[in-house]
Amino acid sequence: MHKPAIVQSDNTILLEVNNSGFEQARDAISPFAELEKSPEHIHTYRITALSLWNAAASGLVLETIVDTLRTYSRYDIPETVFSNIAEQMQRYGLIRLVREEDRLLLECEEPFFLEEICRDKSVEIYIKEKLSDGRIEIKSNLRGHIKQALIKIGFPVQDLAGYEPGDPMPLNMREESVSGKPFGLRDYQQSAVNAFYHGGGPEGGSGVVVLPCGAGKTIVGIGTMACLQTQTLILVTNTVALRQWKNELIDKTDIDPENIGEFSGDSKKIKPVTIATYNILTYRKNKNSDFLHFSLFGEKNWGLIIYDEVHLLPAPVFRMTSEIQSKRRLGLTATLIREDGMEKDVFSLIGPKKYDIPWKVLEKSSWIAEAICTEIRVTLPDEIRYHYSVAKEREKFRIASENEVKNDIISTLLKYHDGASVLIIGQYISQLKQISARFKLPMITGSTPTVEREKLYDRFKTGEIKTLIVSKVANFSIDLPDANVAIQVSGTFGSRQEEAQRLGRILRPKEDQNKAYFYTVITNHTAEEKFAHNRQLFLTEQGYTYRILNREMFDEEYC
DNA sequence: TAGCTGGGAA
DNA sequence: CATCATCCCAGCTA
Repeated sequence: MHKPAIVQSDNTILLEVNNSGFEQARDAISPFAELEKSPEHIHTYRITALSLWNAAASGLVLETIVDTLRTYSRYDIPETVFSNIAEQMQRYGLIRLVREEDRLLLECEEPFFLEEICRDKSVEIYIKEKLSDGRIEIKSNLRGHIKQALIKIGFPVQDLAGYEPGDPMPLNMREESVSGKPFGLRDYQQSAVNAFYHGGGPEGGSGVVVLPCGAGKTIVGIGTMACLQTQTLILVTNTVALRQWKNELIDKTDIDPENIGEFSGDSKKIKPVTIATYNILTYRKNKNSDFLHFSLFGEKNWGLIIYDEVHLLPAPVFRMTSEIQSKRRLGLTATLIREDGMEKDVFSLIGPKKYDIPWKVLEKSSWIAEAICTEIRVTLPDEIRYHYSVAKEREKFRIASENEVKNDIISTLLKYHDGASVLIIGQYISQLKQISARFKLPMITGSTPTVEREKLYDRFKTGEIKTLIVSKVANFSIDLPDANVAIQVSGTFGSRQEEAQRLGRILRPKEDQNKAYFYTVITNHTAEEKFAHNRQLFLTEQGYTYRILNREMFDEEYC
């Protein structure tokens, strides 16, 4: 029996899918490597510096990685691969940022590295003085900047400079929620809180907790607050999330609602626990003026700042965050992937990954539903095929996405899943309108007023409406009711996190079978194909497999 | 003072 | 690689 993996000197791992050891190998490899490509037979993982640093920060050790590779590798592993892994693993924690009275110092057992750093132009400007004992004193207000600069040249600093305690704010979790249900942290939520609180030194630290959609990230945040008992600033992406945090806090802790402040367009109350939108922080009158509400960070002596959906954190908030490195910071997200490539800034300014749990593990313990993913490939009709071939490159994707042959698939799937709660998700309003008209189904887009949305949500929840068409609102709105079938008819170019969010829409545990169905319909041999496959990478990495059906196979099985 | 609409931003 | 969603604020009406 051949082993499933081939480890190559360019730091890629080729993993054979049709091998009995595939799943085990995948689960062992994904904690320290990133999935790059996933066609049918061979998946390509890449071991990157950042993936190793995050692995090191969340507690994985070199020996485990080496063992894993040896266990699953078919051939001898090139020495350079091991030496690269060893080098990157030891780089996390190699240079430490510490505090001595008022001074911030960089220290390292190997003075050689500090020399190297001092010579770098991008780092030089943050250095105050080289001390006689070999350590480097940095300018004290530039703690974030220096970490950002150092990670860019390959030194992920371990920040042990500590945190200001923040003003106290007593807060305890209830044993029974206000709504009457018994309540307690689930095991993995408790582990996440512990990893954040204790990980990386006796004082605990800052960092990111990665949990699937619907696994209770808010609860982890609240658990951390109960642990730290300090005034907290919570940053969220939209007003619905803001309300949800507030409601959860009131429902699950003994906090006096008077102590919770909303800081948004509607209301500007600053209280010991304040929830604000990212948007208000980044607001300015015009391009050259100051951020009007930046001062929120200094309004109170916050002891903890929580960044909800850290993968969406806007660039200016990174800049602000680099100014407040003495505050404890907790980042929450379902995917560490950012489509803008700012992962390193998350690492250096919010903190390294402290905890994550694979989606499939939660599926096994039934915290989320089992999802069955299917990709259905349809062809472009001949008359459009011509139009497509002469279209400009940028129009091709849209033509392929809006292919009306997809309607046939929708029609079949609706019949097949008769009685189920179905979401049809797409990105182009025109396409969704067309589907809505054709099947006489209600639709929700960004321009649907809140009142009407809520009405539709309610009717969907009660089962009065079985099928709902949703635009990109599905990516954001957390109050969207749960469904057991999702049909994706189009999506944002290659966005991996969008695909993950959309699957998340159907993952809430089900009462009967605990099964959910995710379909993605794409047009074969077009620009859509390549993007569709890029979208699937994150979920494939998490252990989901997409069954691929062409039209004939689909018709045979579903008609 | 509340509630709506539209522009601008990231 | 462009569309759509979101939010905030200003300005208007009643």
